[in-house]
Amino acid sequence: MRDTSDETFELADFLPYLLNQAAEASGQEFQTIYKGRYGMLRTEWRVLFHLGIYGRMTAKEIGERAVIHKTKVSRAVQKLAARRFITRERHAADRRFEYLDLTTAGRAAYRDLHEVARQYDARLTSQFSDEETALLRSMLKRLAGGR
Amino acid sequence: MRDTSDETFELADFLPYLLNQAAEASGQEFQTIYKGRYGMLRTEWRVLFHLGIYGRMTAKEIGERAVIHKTKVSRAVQKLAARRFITRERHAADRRFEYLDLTTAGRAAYRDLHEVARQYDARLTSQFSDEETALLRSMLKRLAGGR
DNA sequence: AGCTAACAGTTGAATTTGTAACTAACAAGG
DNA sequence: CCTTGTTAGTTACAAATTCAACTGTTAGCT
Repeated sequence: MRDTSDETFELADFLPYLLNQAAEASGQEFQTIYKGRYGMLRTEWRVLFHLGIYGRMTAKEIGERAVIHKTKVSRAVQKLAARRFITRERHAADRRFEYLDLTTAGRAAYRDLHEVARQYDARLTSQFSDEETALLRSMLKRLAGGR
Repeated sequence: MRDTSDETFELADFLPYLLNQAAEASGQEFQTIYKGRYGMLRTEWRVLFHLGIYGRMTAKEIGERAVIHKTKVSRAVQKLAARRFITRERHAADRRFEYLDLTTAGRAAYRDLHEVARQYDARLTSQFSDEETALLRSMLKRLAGGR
C-alpha cells in the first residue's frame, strides 16, 4: 500500500475548506446588519437583491441564478411578501408563473443594504491590490460556475 | 440625496456572496463522497481531519482551530464516537478535559478521505496556474483570518 | 375532448443548526 | 473548607434546512 499523500497537504490548504472559512468569516458582519436591521435571513436578502438589481422576475428564475433550492426561495418570498417588501402577481397567460416585484418599502431596504454591501465589499478588498482583487473575483467565479 | 452607488456593483461582485457560491459549488462533490461513503456531516469530517492531521486533542481545541461552535463539535464527537471512529479519554489531572483520538477505523476513514480531498483539490486548482493558486490561497486565508 | 407528462410553487415531516441554560470540575480568595 | 467565578462539555428547545410528496396549471399527444 503506497502512500501517495503529499505531506504538505493540510486542512488549511484544502480549497473547499478554505473557501468555506473565508465565506463564513466575511459574511458574518454583513449578516448582523441585514438580520439586525430587517430581521432577514440569507436567502431573503438574496431574493431582495435579485429583484433590486434585475427587476421583476419569478421565484424560479431567482433560484436558478443564485442556485437556491425552490423551497428556500418559496419561503423567503413568503416572508418578504408578509413584510410588504415584495408583491406577487400571477402571470395572466400562464398562471403557474408568479412575478415578483419590490414595493416602495422593499426598494428602500434594497437600496440601504446595497449601499452597505458596496461599502463593506470595498473595505474587504481594500487590503488587496486592484489586480489581486480582480483575479480573486475571476477565480471565484470560475469555481462557483462549476463549468 | 446623492446616489453614491457604483452602477457596476452587482450581486455577483459582492465578495461574501461570491465566496459563498464558490464554497458551495466546490464543496458539493466532496460532500457526496464523505456523506455517501461514511454518512458524515461537514463538521464530522472536519473533526476527523483535525485528529488525523494534528493528533490527539480536545473538543475545545478543535472548535478553536476550525471556528466551529462547541455544540456542533460536541455533537460531531458523539456521532464519531458512536461509529467507533474516535475514542474519548478524560484527562486524569483535570477531568474537565476530554482527549480525543482516532481508532484504527477512524484512521482508515481519515486516510481515505484525505486522499480524496488531496486529489479533489488538485483537480480544482488544475485550472489555475501555480502562482494564481498560491495567491488565491493566501488571499482566502487573509479573509478567513478576520484580522 | 381526454389522457399523460411536465412545470411552478407549496407544504409537512425529518434532520440539522443555533441559542441559552445547564452539569460537572476546578481555581482562588476569604 | 466554603463561597464565587470560570471552564469543558452537554442538553433542551426553537429556528432553519432538507427531502419528498403534494396542488394547481399548462402542453402535447391521440
